[in-house]
Amino acid sequence: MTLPPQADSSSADHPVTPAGAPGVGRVAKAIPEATVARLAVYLRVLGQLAEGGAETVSSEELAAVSGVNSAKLRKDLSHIGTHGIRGVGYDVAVLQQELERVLGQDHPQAVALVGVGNLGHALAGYGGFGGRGFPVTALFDVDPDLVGILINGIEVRHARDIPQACREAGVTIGMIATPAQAAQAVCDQLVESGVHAILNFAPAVLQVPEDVEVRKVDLAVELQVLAFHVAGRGGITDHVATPPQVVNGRNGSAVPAS
Amino acid sequence: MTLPPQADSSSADHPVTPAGAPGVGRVAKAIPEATVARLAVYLRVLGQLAEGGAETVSSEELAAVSGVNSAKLRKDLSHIGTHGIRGVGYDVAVLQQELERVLGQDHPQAVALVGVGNLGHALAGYGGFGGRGFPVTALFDVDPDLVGILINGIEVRHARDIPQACREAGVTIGMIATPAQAAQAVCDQLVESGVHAILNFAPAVLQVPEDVEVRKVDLAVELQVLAFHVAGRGGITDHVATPPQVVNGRNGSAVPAS
DNA sequence: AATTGTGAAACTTTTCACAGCG
DNA sequence: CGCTGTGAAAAGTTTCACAATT
Repeated sequence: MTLPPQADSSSADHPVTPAGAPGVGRVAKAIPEATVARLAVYLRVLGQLAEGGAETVSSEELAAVSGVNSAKLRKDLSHIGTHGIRGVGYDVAVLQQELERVLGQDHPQAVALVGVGNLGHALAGYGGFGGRGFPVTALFDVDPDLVGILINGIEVRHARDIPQACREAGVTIGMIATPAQAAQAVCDQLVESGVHAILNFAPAVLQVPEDVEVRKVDLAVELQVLAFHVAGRGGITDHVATPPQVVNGRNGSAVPAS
Repeated sequence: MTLPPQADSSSADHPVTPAGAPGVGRVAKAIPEATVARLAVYLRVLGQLAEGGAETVSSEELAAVSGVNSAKLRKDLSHIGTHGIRGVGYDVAVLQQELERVLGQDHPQAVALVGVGNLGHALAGYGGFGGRGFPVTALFDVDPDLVGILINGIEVRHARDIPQACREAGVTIGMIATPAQAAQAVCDQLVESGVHAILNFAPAVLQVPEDVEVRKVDLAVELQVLAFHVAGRGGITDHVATPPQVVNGRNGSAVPAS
C-alpha cells in the first residue's frame, strides 16, 4: 500500500516523431513504435549482408533473414521514405546509411551505466554492444568496494556524482542495473542530468516526465512468459515429437562462447 | 547472401492457449500475448503489496503501481476469469495464487544457460531471477577455459553435452547467451533436447519449429530505439499536455546489480 | 519479368463508458 | 456508493493483393 504509482513510456506506447526531416513545413507521419524496433534489426542484418559482399537485396531476402515477412518489411521501410528500385531491390549501402540516419546512429550516443554489480558489470564489460555506436562513458555505483575500480578502463564513480559526470560526458542514454529499490532514485538523478532515454534492467516501473523515454529489459518477466507457454503446452506436447528438422540447409558453425 | 533465412516467434506473435484449464472441452479463449507479459508484472507487484501487508487492492491501485491504466488491468484480469469483488477490489492473496497458476509458476521450471562468457556469466551468477522459481540447473560453453569451472555451485559443461544433460535435468527453458554465429546451432541442440521455450540474448534471429517459443532480448536494439527517440525529440517536444494521471506502460522484473 | 510501394482489409490491442453487483 | 467486468468504439499493427515502375 505504500508503493508509488508509476508511469512509463516503454515498449509500445506513443507514436513517434520523425527523425532527420530537415525541410520546413514538415509534418511527416510518425514512425510506428513497432517499426522502429524492427528497423534496428534490419540495420544489423544489412551489416551482415554487406560484410558478405552483397550490393543489393530484395525485400524478400532481407525479410527472410530478419525473421519478418516481406510485406511488413516494405511497409516498415515505406515509413522512412525509402528508395528501393522496383524490379531490383534495395541498395545495401544506401539503405544502411538511411537507417543509421533515421535511428540517430550517425552520431554515437554516450551511455552511462548505474549499478555495476552482477549484471551491470557484465554490461559494462560487454564492449561494443553488438551494433556498436554506444560507448559506455560513465559508470556509477554506491558500493564502496566498487567505487574507484576500473572496468574497461573506465573508473566507477559514486552515484552521487551522476548529474555532474553525466553533463560533463554529454551522456544522452542512461542504463539502470541497480536493485529495484534504488532504481527510481537513480532514474531521477539521470533525468536531472538531462538524460532523456533510459534502459531499465531493474525490476521496477519507473516514473518519469513525459519527455523521457524508458524501455525496460525484464528477465523475470521474459522467463514467466516462457513458463506460461511451457505450462500451456505441458500435457499436450504429444504431437510432432522433435524431428531433427532444421529447415534451412546451411547451418553448422563451430561454437565459440565467450 | 549466405545468411540463412529465419523465423522467429518472439515478441507479439500467435495468440496463446490457456494454461491451467483442466476441464475437457478445451478451446477456452486464448490469452493475448500482450496480456501475458503484463500478468507477470502484476504478480510481482502483488508480491510487493502483500509484503506491505495489503489484503485487498483495487484495480486503480494495482494498475497505478504496475504502470498501466485500470481499464487495461481489468481487461487483462478478465482473461483469467478473475474474482474481484465489486465495490471492494481484489483479494491480494487470491489473485496472486491465480496468477501463479495461470503463469505456470506453481511448478518451478528448470533453466539451462548456454554461453557463460561475459553476459552469460552474469546471468548464471544471478541466483533467483527476480521472481524466483527459475533455477538455473545447467550451464554450457565450448571455451576450454570455462568448461569445468563452477558458477554458483554448478559446473559448466561442454556444449556437446546439451541434449543429454538437459534431458537428465528436466530442463524446460533454455537461455542462449553465446555470440551470434553460434546461436542457431545451440538453439537446434536445445530443441533437440526437448526444450520448447528459449530466451535468446544473442543478436541473431533464431529459426525454430513452430511448437517452440522464442523470446529475444536484444540490447543493441533497445539502445537503438532509445537513440531514435533522442535524435527525434530534439526540436519537436509537442506533447499533449500532462494528464493528471498515470499514463500507462509496463514494467517487469529483471536483475539486481550489486 | 521482377520487385517495390501502398491502399484497403483483417486482425490485435487499448481505451471508453456504463450497467450491474456487492 | 464504489468498483468490477465488459460490450463497443478507437487506435494501432499486420497482411493481402495489385498497380506502378524499372
